[in-house]
Amino acid sequence: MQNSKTKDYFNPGVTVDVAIFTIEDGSLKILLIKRANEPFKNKLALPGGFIHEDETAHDTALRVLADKAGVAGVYIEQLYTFDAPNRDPRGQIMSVTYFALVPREKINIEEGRQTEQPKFIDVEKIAALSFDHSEILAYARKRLQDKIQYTNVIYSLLPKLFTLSQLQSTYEIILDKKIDKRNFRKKFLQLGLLEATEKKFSEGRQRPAVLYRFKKTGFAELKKFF
Amino acid sequence: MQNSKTKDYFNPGVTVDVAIFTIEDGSLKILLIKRANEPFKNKLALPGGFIHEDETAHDTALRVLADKAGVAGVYIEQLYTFDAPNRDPRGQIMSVTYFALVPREKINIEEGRQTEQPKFIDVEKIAALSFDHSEILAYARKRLQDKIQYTNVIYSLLPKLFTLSQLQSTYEIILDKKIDKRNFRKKFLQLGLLEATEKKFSEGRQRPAVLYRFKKTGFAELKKFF
DNA sequence: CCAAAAGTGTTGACTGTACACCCATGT
DNA sequence: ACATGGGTGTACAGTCAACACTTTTGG
Repeated sequence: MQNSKTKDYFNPGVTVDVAIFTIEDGSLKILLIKRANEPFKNKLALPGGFIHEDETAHDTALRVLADKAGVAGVYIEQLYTFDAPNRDPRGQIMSVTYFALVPREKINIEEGRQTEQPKFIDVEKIAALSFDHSEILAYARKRLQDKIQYTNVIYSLLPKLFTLSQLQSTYEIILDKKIDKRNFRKKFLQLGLLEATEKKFSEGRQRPAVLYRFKKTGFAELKKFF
Repeated sequence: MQNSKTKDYFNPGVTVDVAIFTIEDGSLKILLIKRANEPFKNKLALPGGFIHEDETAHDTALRVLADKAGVAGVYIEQLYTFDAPNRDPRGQIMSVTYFALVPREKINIEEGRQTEQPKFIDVEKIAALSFDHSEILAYARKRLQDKIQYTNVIYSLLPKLFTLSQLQSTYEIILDKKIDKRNFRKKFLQLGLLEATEKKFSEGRQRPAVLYRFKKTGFAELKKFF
């Protein structure tokens, strides 16, 4: 590209880091890698990478999603750009961060293959991360909590068909609080986003649950939720 | 700085652009400059500049605020990072954007002095801007509308003392809708953010209005507003 | 005394919240 | 038959929205 004119200026390094969330085993988990190189060698970090030439930050985030989680076509959103002075010991490197929501069964991690083997870790059990990634994670969790309360993004964490209990549980896990079952169902069904299917789901010796699906996929902003 | 390791990578240019809002003459206005150089010479644009070495984007935004609007210590917040492929004809240059809220009387623009003389323009009367700045402006307005509804940032657009009518008018201008006077006063006073002063404000032949002030300055997140 | 903005309450609709029992199934 | 999660309704409290007149001042 013809950025001869920009050579007069100082260009910081620019990376993209992605907070990839999923729900698994009743917990909110995030994809982390163990760094293969310095700095922070062998420490946990968010997956990410430098922006390439002729690539947008969004493209970079999609590349990270494909490389580290083996998924495409999931919900993704830019979070914030972090550039605290000493966030990276290599120098002045800013990070444009994204967060992505993925239903667990879409993830395709090839076990043990990669050098920086990605793993889903329960967000409640994460001690310290490399760089300022703990701060990024905290920011991402807050955004996730806010966003499920005034949009329909929750759909991007669920399989195509799901029970109302699964849906409620997903909210409870993310918001980290109990929700009343009757009120939840009333409210959510009133939003008109869901349609019941003929199918039922049963597991163990309980009454089978009706499976629902979202009428429309795709993002929508709503009045309010909880 | 020792960013020898990052030399292996492509570093895009990084600018900071700032949407500086104020209320003047019953309108929401934004500070714009007329560009002195190509690209977009003589076109209107948001004030901004390249990030300097050892400077954070936030620092850059403060520098822009000081240089173009002559203010410091005002409300400022990072908005979003824009990096669409052809947003800048000079090449791959991303913009980390900020928005700032300033009471009109704090602004110190020295008329006619600067090469790119900044002016406040009514946001409703802006046709086209340079680069993708129209998109940035739209994004900033949306953020402003949202933010005054669940935080107390409105304080940063008002003088220290103000009447409830001024406060209400500020909301009406930004949200672009009429609000019922009685409901507004009831609700806002109930929030407990304001205290009445002994002073009154009168202008013309009306009943003088009580002047209020915010009990605490500084940002606060609230339950809800409107 | 007139014009203009300041200031003030009530009602009905709606929304949120608390709360407990029966249902359908698998074992 | 029983254990397990699925599924349902009502009542009270709080919040929101609509609405009109009196007050205080300057001219």
